[in-house]
Amino acid sequence: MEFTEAELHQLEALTSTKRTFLRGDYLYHSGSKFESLFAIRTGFFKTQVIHEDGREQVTGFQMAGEIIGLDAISTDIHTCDAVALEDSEICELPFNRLEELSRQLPTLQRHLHKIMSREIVRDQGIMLLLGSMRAEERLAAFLLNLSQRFAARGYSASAFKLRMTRQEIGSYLGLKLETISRTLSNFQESRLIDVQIKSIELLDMTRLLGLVGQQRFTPI
Amino acid sequence: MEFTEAELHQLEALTSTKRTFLRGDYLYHSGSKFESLFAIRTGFFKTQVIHEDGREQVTGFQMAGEIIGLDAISTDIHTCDAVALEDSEICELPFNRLEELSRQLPTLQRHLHKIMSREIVRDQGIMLLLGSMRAEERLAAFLLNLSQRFAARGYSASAFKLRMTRQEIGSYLGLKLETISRTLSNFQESRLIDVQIKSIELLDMTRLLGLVGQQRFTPI
DNA sequence: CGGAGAGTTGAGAAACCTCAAAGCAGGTGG
DNA sequence: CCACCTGCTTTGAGGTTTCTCAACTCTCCG
Repeated sequence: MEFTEAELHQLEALTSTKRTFLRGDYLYHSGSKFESLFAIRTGFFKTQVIHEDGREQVTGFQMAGEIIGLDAISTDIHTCDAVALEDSEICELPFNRLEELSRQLPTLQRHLHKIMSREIVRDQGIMLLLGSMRAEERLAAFLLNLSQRFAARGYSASAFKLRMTRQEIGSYLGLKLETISRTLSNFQESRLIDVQIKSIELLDMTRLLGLVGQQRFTPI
Repeated sequence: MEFTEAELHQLEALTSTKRTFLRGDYLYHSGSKFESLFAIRTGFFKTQVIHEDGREQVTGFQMAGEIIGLDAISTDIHTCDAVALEDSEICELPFNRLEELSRQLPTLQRHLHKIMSREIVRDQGIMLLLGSMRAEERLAAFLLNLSQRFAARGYSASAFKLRMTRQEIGSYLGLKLETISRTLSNFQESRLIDVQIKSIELLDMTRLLGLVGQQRFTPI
């Protein structure tokens, strides 16, 4: 992606508003008015939908470099909560100015479209997972996806800390927290992983991939 | 949405390419190069992903007025098949020209963004369904969703023809075709619906709505 | 040091799947 | 135009996976 100096200046102006969030803080609430997208600079978030009856569903875990808030464009109202799972720094992108700038910069426009499309593909990957995988396959896919994303950010692909609880993993994967706990224990028993509460080490990635293997492995 | 006459002319030029598809025809195949979005003028489509082992996963059903192909923007390669479930007429929207035009017409740009965002919201709704609902709730939600969409197009909200098989419904809802069949029979037994193979009549929409959501949390 | 939240584990129940067989509908060719 | 075929649908019985409920332990903070 190539920009002129003047364009870079505009982009910089767009991304100048930065804010920090502590663990547990809400980036936005479901129902609140949509003004901006948010780029995560550092940290870790979850997005969740709360059903009227109290059921909650985690719809995603987002880490540094990812864009959050795309769902709100459709109605100008946020359709989910975004909650920091660790202390985080975000960069606010006022959407009106983003649209304006992307009319001037075709490269930025194309980039924005690809980001939105990637979110659609990601969601369809999770639909696949929820619709056709069993507990072991879902959890293996989840761990491998986290591994990939940590590796892409320069962290270890085989050892990392979970930022979320068993309950949140379960909600995301359409399983109960007890099932997550049991399946992790089984993986440990089978020497696939080593797990100490929040610390995960992937011991045999080949066999983990094999668990997901018969299914199509789409990055989450 | 307001456009000048010149703008309307441009839009018309964009949407001038129309094609018809017969039942079973593919609009595009997974893996093929992405050139255009498609607006459905009349008819009914499904999108699906085929696993290596031959199993199919339906990712959506699309009807008149809806846009198909958004997932392909991210990689310029279609990530799913789109198949006509009845004879259909579509309108091809070359994406390059769409982007170009949307740089000139902020209203069109905003419209495109909203369409993409709506697809994200839709997918997250299905994630919620797949992740936290039981078979009866999923099927009730599915029938009510179809009902809404038919009603929005001027057709009856309470009586319509299913364009897809039990297998395709099951694939979409993360259930086996036998479970779909049994659950439909249960609904009929309970006088919630009347079903004759592909013909559905919703007899008690209030109770169907009640099924979606409260079931699991009602005291025994 | 104590409490609250988080995690583990077990046993029994519920939901859904698999396998199997039989019934139906709709299109095609004789 | 009808009979047949093929694919779709229904229904049953038994098996598997996951959930629910419960008890207990662990960890992290204040």
